[in-house]
Amino acid sequence: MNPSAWSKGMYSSSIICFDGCPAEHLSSFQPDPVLSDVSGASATLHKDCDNQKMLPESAYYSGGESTSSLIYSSNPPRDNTTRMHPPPASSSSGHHDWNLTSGHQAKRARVENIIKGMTSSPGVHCSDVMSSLHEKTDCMQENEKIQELHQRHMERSGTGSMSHSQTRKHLENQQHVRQPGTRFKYVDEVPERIKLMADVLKYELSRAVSRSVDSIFKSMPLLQTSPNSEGTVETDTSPQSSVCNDNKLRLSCCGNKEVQVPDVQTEALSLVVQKPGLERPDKFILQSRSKAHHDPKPQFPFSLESALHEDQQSRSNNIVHQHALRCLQDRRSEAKFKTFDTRWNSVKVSSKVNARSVRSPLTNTVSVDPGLLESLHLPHVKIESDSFVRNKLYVLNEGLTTNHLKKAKLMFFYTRYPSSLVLKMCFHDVQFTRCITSQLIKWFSNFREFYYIQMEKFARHALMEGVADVRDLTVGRESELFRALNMHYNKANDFQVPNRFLEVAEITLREFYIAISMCKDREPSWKKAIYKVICKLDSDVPDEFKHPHSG
DNA sequence: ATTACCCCTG
DNA sequence: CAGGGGTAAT
Repeated sequence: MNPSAWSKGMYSSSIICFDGCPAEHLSSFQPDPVLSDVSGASATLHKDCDNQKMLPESAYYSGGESTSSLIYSSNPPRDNTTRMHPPPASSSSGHHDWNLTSGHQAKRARVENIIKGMTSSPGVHCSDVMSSLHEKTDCMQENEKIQELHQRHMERSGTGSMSHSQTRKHLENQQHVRQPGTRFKYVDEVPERIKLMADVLKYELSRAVSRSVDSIFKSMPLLQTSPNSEGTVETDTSPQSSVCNDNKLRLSCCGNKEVQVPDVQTEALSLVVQKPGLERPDKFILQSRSKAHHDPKPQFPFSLESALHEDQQSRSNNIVHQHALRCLQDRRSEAKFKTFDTRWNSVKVSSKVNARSVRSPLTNTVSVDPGLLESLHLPHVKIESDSFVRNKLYVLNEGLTTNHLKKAKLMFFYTRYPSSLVLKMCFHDVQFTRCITSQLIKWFSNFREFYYIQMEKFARHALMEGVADVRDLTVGRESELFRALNMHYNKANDFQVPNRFLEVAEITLREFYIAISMCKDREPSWKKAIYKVICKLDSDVPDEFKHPHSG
């Protein structure tokens, strides 16, 4: 194989290493500012969720196996609202006062429900709202009892020391005290039914959407996250559905597709020109969201729909919608970190691939096996193999392949101390970074090392064999020294070693012979003098090494 | 301080 | 062949 033929072989690899649209693919490593913002928003929303009074809406729809304390704490109100009667003794102990009359319970439940619907003070946890609610109603009952006792006492004592007017005023005050409670009761009687219906509707809608989300999650088993990773799990299996909410959910997903897609992919895909995986981001993201799903309410309107509708139902829809969006966003932020990780991993993996190929001198093909590399990326994405290899090599800054190593070794027959200019000319198909340059320099350093070791070894061997005259030392193509060198730099023996190299080798051997015979080897860095001589014997590298096309 | 090289080790 | 420490030149 002459240099020309070999150069043609290199040309193919040069295409692979150089043609890879660097900036474009490097840009894929940049964190997406949009995603960053969204994830940040999702974090905010997430936090806000816990503070939303509507939180129980989603919590209620959780499966019975849910172990969230939050769900349990908020269950009684929902039970009262929907059933309007005490639960079976088996399902509810006497924690709440079920011994009260059912009418009282119903009123209380209504009050709770209304307050739950009205209260929107952020920062108040759901359980806090409920507990305060209980306190409130209990307090009202207590006031009534106190008033009764007080009245009885007054009757028994004959109004005591109070004057008649005082007594009347006192009774009026008592009436004022009692009024809030009575007004409270009566106010919720008339609009109560509407609100109740709204609640029921809200319940049904939310449950339907919740179920839709669950079904999507279940349809993507491979993407399921650890079920134990979240405290609150949405596992409602009710058969109801809502087209309206479903549509909104779908719209939300689609609206986020373009942004989310690249981040849910693994490392290999992140290096590809095309942004892959368009067909599955929504599922993926939604599924993962079951994890962060504790709450449904956002700080700001997400969609046009939510901004336009102010009624309870639309608010409820909006909650679900936003919940879904938050699912998407949280997942997106998760995926971003994951991709960041996998991208890093991809570099390491590919580095190994490349390193291995570089270390196998017997390999005559392109060092980075496209098949091997392709096996690293997801099967769903169809990409062009060559471009993938190109991009991979470029992005990794590891453009030096086995062929480059082979070429460098052949170059050693001409130059033992190549300048950086020569290296750049001969490896013009490589993106010259500091790392690449260092690697090439190191290669030639290693070549020289082996070269000088062989020279020293054969020089000493000649001395031991009693070679008296340095002129008797020759390096021919049949010599042991040449065979050793040729085996190292031209193992395939498909390259015609120039005669000049034989001459330089002979000179080097003699230099070592002389130095050793003069016991120079006892001095420190005695080889440097030899290096100084040999470095001047470099020849020009043939054009075939510099311009593969012309060959 | 940086760079390049040598030398040794794995 | 790569990595790391040491050294000398710039």
